[in-house]
Amino acid sequence: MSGLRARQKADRHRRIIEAAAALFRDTGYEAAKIETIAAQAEVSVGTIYNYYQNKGDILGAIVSMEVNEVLNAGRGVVANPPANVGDALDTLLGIYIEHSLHYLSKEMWRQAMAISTQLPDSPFGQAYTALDRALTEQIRALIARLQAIGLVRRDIDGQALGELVFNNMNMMFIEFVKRDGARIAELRAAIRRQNRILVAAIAA
Amino acid sequence: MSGLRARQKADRHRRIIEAAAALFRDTGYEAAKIETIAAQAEVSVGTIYNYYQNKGDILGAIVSMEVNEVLNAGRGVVANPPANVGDALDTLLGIYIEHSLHYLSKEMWRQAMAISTQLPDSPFGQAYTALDRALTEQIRALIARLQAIGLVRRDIDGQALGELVFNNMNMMFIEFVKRDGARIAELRAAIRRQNRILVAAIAA
DNA sequence: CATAAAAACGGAATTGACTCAATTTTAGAA
DNA sequence: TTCTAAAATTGAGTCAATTCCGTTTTTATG
Repeated sequence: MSGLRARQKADRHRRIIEAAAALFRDTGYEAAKIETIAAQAEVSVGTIYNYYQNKGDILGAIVSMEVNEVLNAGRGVVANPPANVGDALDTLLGIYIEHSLHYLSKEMWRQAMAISTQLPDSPFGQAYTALDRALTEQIRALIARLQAIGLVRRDIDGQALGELVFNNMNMMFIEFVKRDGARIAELRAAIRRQNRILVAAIAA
Repeated sequence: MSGLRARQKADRHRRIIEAAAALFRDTGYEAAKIETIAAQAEVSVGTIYNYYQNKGDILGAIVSMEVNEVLNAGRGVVANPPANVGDALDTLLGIYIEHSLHYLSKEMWRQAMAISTQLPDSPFGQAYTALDRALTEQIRALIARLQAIGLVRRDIDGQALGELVFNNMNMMFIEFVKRDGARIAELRAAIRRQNRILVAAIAA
């Protein structure tokens, strides 16, 4: 099948992503020209389009790595949640939010979110939707865990609750990245306040 | 001040919006070329950019009309809500959702949402955020009304609850417009299911 | 080792949103 | 009515993403 070709392919993928990530970070997504990414990655413009369908997909590859890290970090909380419903939710959502600006700027998030709704059927659009679902599922898993421990009432609809919590956080995060001045601490406080209503309703 | 000039201005605005709305509906937002809109509206490309900062703002003007209609329709429900918390929420959100595809296709919604996160400081970006806030406020007003009537506990944080309900609905709506196959009835059912948790928590 | 098919590359050409300097139109003062 | 400054229009030009297709590289085969 393939030795050299596969190796070159992987290498070019890596070079393109690295060049793009650096440029996006330094100059912003909009200002980063494909031509510049190509030059930096030492491939041609045409080759980039051989690897990614469009500029958004390049950003998508970077965002996906980020969100997968977040999902990974969340596993620890689900396995070992704080012994209090409010804190458990706050800790998990806190991990999502705090990690979120580690590698990606607000502008990159805005672009990524925009592309995922603009082109929901592009490779990145589908990947982004899958990531959202994975995050929802992780919140649902936390709730199930809390139900098992006996901190959350058993008769609560865990699926619906997970969706509610994720959707609210996600929408708040969207508004957060839209304002360059918005601070993480305020975002978390606002979400805690909203979740307080839920916590009161579901605590055993 | 101005008779002729103001009249011509208003007329051109109208012609541009009408031409754009027709084109967006027929060929989709992406496929609609500014050149074509200009030709149809009998103005030049430059003039369009005199009236709107960018292509997205043209769509924005159309979306704003739609959302304002929805807000208007919602007033009736707030003034005279069904005598049951779950039904009251379902009725108001139902109006939002059912109206939403009256003038705008799913593709137009996707584009509008994408632009509003991509360019949050453009005229449309700001207008869209304001519309979201107005919808949140209307939901909050409904909750306050239900509290006044005695259907919702007085000690509930109405502001936070309104945000929670709006954010969840909005996120569900975003996912809804991302799937061309998604049906309104299913969307409403899913939201009702999610709100059931809240309703149980807040009913007096 | 030669060779033909397949895969990937390169970069010039295309496309469409947006800009800008020149021109035309309008308001209203003389 | 005539004239002038301000306001608005125009469309050719710019810019960057994306496409297209001829050329080069890799693989598989005899």
